[in-house]
Amino acid sequence: MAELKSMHETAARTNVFDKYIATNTIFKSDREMLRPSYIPKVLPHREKEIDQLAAIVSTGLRGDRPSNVLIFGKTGTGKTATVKFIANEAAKVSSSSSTIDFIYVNCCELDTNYSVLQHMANKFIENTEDRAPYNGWSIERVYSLFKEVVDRQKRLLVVVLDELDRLVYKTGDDLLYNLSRINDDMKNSKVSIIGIANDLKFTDYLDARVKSRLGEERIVFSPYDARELSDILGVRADTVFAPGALNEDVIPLCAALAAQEHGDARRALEMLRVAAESAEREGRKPVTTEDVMKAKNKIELDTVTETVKTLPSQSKMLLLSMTIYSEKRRIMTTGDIYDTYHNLCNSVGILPLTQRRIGDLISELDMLGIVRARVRSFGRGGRTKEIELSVPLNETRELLVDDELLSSYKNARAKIQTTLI
DNA sequence: AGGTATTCACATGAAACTATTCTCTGAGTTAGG
DNA sequence: TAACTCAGAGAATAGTTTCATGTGAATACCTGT
Repeated sequence: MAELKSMHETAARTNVFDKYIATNTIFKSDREMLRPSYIPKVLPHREKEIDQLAAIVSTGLRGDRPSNVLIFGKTGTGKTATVKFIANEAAKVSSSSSTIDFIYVNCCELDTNYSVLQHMANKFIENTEDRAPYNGWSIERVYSLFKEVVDRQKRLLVVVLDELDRLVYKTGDDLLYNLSRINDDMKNSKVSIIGIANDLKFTDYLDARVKSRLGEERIVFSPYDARELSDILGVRADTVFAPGALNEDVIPLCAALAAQEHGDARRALEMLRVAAESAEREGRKPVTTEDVMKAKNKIELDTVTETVKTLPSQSKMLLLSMTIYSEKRRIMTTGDIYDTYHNLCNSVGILPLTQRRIGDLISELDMLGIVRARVRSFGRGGRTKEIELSVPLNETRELLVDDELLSSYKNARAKIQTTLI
């Protein structure tokens, strides 16, 4: 009884949040700066690229149409940040007589010609009723609307198409073709395009005319090396972290790890943030290299879990078949997997897809990094994909079985096991 | 032995189909004046 | 007569099937020595 009483007394003095609030001495300001969406005021080691881009865009401030630009570089090399930075700067200096409007479109999120045009057109339309709908219209109609609203008044418009290579791979170059010759049809305004892409080769998929019009200027962002990454992290760490919050070798380690993965600054920042957050949660003060290593593993695991969870159910079904088959043999072929998959579908009561489709789904899983697949020829044994899971078997299966559709798999499992042998 | 033709088991490509979501249009219906 | 309702036609897209063609190399088969 006395014990209980003392517990209540403690509870009165302390709040459940206290230990999280009181020990928050790692972060001194908003950790937002460590998130990938944050556009910093200074971009270390991108001075040259900023200069190049500024030189091109500045023609717009003098009233001429800036050249179209293609920007290449791996993820996390500061392409998007640089372009957004330039856009902000341009907004600051532009006078009423010569404004440059920037429209930013991420072609990962808006990955059809229709949705890109619709998004851009609606940027200029205040009245909700006049806006282009999400579907139902012809592309031609949305394109005309876009042209019309842009041309209503004299303006210079820079269209930034981020992850452009994705759009081109998916839908071809129709949109780029139209956009690149849109200036011929406009009386008042001028439009130029900044295309951002990961893949240097994507221009091979473009029509020769589009290619020459679009690639008037090219800028390539090389990956950051470990030293440069250290600088970038350092600048942000100074504002975000309290003095002495980090062990001195934490930043170099984050930088080195990220440098191994094609110099991805986003990755480095994420590692730093996650490491610091876990130390904070446990109420420890300096963030150590162990925290960073733990953070690295956590991030890797989280991304895998997230991708597996968000897979469409047929892909989950396929992946589940893989985990079942790979108990027997680690390296599988398309045919092996298809048989298992087919059996699994039958026992669970789902209509199986054709082998043609499964081949594509396997390639998709390969792209997502869930499996490793390579085409190999076995002579008379035929030519097929050799597939190997690159995610932990049991954990993945646990994730998959949670799916509603596959829950009946638990019951069906015994049946499959017998059919396999 | 050396060359080449076959063959296997899919890969890869293209076209067509289905289902879904949404708009637009025009005919039919209803309510109010 | 204006306002509303509703079915049917169009559009775009995602996901899939169907059909057709391509392919790397082990192996079978042939040729000439």
